Amino acid sequence: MAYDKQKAQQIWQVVTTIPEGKVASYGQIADLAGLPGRARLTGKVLGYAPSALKLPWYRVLKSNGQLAFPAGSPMAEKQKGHLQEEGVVVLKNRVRLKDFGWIPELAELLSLKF
DNA sequence: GTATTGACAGACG
DNA sequence: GCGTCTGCCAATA
Repeated sequence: MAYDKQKAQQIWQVVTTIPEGKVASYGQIADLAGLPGRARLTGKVLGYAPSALKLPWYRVLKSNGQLAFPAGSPMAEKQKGHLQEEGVVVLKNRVRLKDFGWIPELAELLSLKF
């Protein structure tokens, strides 16, 4: 394909690293995946991600903590459901990053083999 | 090879 | 907190 499959898998790896009850932004994922400034690529790659990977894409939000999908959309509702199921409070298609924002720890970074 | 689009981010008001 | 504009970069047409 036209995109680097290695990077894509790296992104998926990072997303998988997000702990339960926490959320991360696309930019954050892209940065940890070694793709600084390529937040949009993260979104595309997540779109390619097969459901077989059990990828917690619903833990990935915009930089301001808002869901990437419009409120009322099937995907948004599903995402909201999953988050609430894990203890993350979602109001008005938005999450309190102050409380649920994921702060990458050293252990997390090490698991990415940097 | 050029133009348009996008599961975004940051700055402004 | 919210809408708008600009910047970035890759995928698609």
